[in-house]
Amino acid sequence: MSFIPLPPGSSLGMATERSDAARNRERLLAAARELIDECGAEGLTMNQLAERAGVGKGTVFRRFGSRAGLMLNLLTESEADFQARFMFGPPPLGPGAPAAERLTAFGTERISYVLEFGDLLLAAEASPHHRLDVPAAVLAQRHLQMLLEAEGIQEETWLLAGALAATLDPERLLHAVRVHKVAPERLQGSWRQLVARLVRN
Amino acid sequence: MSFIPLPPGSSLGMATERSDAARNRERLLAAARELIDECGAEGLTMNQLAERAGVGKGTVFRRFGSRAGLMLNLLTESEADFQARFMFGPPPLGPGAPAAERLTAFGTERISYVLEFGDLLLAAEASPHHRLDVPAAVLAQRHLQMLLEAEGIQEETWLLAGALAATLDPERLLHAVRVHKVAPERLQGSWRQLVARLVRN
DNA sequence: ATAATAAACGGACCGGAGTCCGTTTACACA
DNA sequence: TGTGTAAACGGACTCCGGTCCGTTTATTAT
Repeated sequence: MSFIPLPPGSSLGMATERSDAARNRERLLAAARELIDECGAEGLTMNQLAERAGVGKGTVFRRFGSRAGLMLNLLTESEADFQARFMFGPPPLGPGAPAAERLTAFGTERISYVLEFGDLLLAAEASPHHRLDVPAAVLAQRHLQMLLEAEGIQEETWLLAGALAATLDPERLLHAVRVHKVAPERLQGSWRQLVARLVRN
Repeated sequence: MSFIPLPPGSSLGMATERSDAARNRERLLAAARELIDECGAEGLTMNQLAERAGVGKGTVFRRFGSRAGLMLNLLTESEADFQARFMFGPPPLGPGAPAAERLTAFGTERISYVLEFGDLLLAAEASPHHRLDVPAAVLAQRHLQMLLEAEGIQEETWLLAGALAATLDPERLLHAVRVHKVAPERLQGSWRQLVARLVRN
């Protein structure tokens, strides 16, 4: 008799998932991409998705928690990519350039990223318990904070970084581009200006 | 026979509303305030509201268009108040003070306002076709733009004003205060710093 | 092979926002 | 006071995200 009933997966704590679960996740992700191709991200419904993937609705929600969770999942790859670029990639976005230039690069690159994945990002933001606590957002804000500190700013760098992050909010950027027909280059220009004015000594 | 069937209200184009409609609007607004007292703004449902006001659900939606529209309506008074203060009120928020000081004052006052009406503002933001085009938001952004220009900034003042407005976004401010326990005074301090760094010559 | 079990499954169900359309009513005019 | 009409009304209905819980199944131990 084992007092601690060992988890059934690997011998150390079940990091694996059951094979049917894995299969269903693949199906769901594939179906989701199909549907988004066909109807756009905002047109995807969870019922549709379940049906298309040939699974029950409960399965969809167990896997992803919510609609926003699904969208987040679809974004993980590109988000990880972006993170890797600003943390380990070549300058001026990655380490090696002066902090001010990295700040500028961060914004312009982020703007491009947001415009590329717009609908998905929008759909992912409808998170029930807070889009601002999503790991990628926290990481980005800490990165901004670090760059501000590297530029010699000392007070309230966390909040200042939050202010900068707010400027890059997908909803706002997409609103400017789609409703007000602002060219992406102008957004990037105004970011450059904002950063330049903030960090000049 | 009149070729142009005159609208039934006043002789010039019916700006008035039918008496039953007016009565129902009052009932609805009163009922909404009651329910918000009892359950909070996020706890109010449109069914509840209709029932409490003794009207049909269709009436609620004809009157306010959506849940967000209702919340916006409940905010009109305080929003108008705030607008009046920054447009016509005493300095430093109103005209008479240097633009830089008015900018600072705008932010600190807005932060207080947002923290006071937090839940209502949050509920009003779930607008279907864009929280950023609500008249009050447009006006505020134009005000910020004007102040930036008065400080000698010339390029992309509209976008820069948008960036500043983003900083004052209710969701972000309330998240900082409620989740991260940031004191309102710190938020105001970081706004002051942001403005000071932006407009120093 | 068999049994035990925890996890995964599926789909009926729920609550809430927003729509639709047949009915009622306030108002203007006669 | 009566009548025509546009507006207002109400509530059943649709659609959707999310939950619940009884059933099935992969896995592991014997």
